[in-house]
Amino acid sequence: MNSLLSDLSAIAGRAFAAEGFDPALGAVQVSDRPDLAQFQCNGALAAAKAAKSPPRGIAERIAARLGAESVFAKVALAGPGFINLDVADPILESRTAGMAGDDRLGAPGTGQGKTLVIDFGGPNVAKPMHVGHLRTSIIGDSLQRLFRANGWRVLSDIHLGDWGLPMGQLIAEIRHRGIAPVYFDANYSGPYPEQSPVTMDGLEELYPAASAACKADPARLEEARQATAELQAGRPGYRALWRHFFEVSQAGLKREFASLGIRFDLWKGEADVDPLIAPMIDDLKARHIAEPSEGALIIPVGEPDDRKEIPPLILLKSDGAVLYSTTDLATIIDRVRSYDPDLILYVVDQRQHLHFEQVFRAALRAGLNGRAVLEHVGYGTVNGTDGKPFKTRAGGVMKLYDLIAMATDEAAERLKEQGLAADYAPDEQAEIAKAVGIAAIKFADLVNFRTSDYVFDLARFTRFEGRTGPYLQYAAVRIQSILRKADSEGFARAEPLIRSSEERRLFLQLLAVTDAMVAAETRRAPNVLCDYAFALAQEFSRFYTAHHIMSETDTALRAARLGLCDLTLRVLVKILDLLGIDVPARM
RNA sequence: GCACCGGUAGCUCAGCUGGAUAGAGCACCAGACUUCGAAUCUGGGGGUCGCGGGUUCGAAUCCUGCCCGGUGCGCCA
Repeated sequence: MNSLLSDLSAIAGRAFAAEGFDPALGAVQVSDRPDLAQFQCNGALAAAKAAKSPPRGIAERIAARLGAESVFAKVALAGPGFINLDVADPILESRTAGMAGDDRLGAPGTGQGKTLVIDFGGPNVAKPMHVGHLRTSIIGDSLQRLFRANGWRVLSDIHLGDWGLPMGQLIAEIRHRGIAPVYFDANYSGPYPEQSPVTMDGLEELYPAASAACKADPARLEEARQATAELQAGRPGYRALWRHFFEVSQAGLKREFASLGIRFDLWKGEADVDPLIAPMIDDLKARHIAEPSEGALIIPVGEPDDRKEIPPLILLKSDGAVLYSTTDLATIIDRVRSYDPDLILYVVDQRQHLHFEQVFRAALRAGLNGRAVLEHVGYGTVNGTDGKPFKTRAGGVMKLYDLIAMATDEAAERLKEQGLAADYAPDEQAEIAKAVGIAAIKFADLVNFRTSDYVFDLARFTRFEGRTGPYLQYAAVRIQSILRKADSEGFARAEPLIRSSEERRLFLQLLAVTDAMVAAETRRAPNVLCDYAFALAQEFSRFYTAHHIMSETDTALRAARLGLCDLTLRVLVKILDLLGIDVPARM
């Protein structure tokens, strides 16, 4: 459905057009001065600049036209030419009723007929998920939920890192340890064992050792590079070993993501596009887009008006191995062929900005992207309370699994402090603690704008007061509790009505959900949804404090207020869902 | 060196397609529960929006110079 704001803007736009101005000047926004009005239009000021005539006069003419519109309860001029607007209650009521009767609950249709591929710049095979994967998972998941809600066809791809040097490092490490000699026997051509020679735990130990060995010893690094190139070239033993890495890792990752409530449509990886790489390279060479340079094959991506020199994208290293730039390019071809997307979003650390700049330029230059807009959705770093990148107490990498366990413990502690869930069964308590812990982490990650770094402070995130995930869960649980109580009393619900200023404010907030979803999509910014959810919960609290519902003797009014509780709950739960946050039935 | 991101209240952060008195949460102060879960609500104090120039009727927002912090810059991902 159209947002209230966009409909008001259209009305004001017609007024501007009728006075000979650009209808875009009719943009209506929520008032900066809620004490004066609900909405404002500043177009007269801009119009005055263009027309070189006093803004006040223009504003008067626009206001006269708007005054004739029945949607407005009030049209007033203020200051140099602001037009202040209040919407008539019956309009707010009918729009709210329309929203309540719609399954989409006010979601805009911005994505109708459009396809989005969202790339989570995947975790690497063989490496455990750590705190560095937190943001891509949480932000990416929120974005996929949002775009889907807004009507997009969405394909989310975890896009595992499974084809680069780490694979060669692992292979070299396994060879040195003599764990599975059959995979290295050049005279043996299979079949190879079904059973993986390594477990997930094994990989978690092997990879850091492999990485350290390569760092310490140039010969080992060379060996790993060689193994990477041979793997990519198709050496059967290495391919077989790689398949084991992949499957073992995937099982582990699926468990981890499931515990975070995150799902992907596609479990693809860099290796999936291997068959596309050779033809792509032939094509790029034939069209003189790729060229040899210093033994490697590159695509120059500099532009004359660059403010800095941008290095070329490397397609093939001098040893013939491909890089993730190469697979990223081939993946664009694959996605365009398979899904013909309108947009591909890469939710990846901001530090990889240059890499994506190179890939996008190369793709555009070669015309590989079909009609897709390519966009890097970058994000900042998670720091510890000391302001440095987040580590364990021992200084090591914090595993995601441990992080979630810490958050769950902290949440359990808070619940206990507050005397919540005290008399529930232990397994329900545990379930609530986990939901609260995850909500705390997710909300804290999403509440700041993506690109800024933030400080990971569990004690703060798990608080029940203030702008936190637990506060919002609690707000929703409380509304559920009221509705349950009303149901048990046999109280009916009806369409919400505006009978007080608190209700009017809550209605306005509910109707703003569409704009919040549009803004969050436009800016790829879940923090807009966080703000919205918090404002909604606050507005509800205000209403709830001012009006006692259960003791209301006017049954029609009581029913309308219960209807308002119900709608608020539905919207709040919906927005929390877009943030990936579950609301327990009770706490 | 060059580029990118950030610098807003004591703390953590929104706001940045220019608009009225710069907001929120936490912390602090003062109020509000014999009734729906006070984990709440109401009110208050607290800011040279890093610094200097510029554009504009109007700048936290746009341009420019500088300072501080983080990050990146050809064969890692």
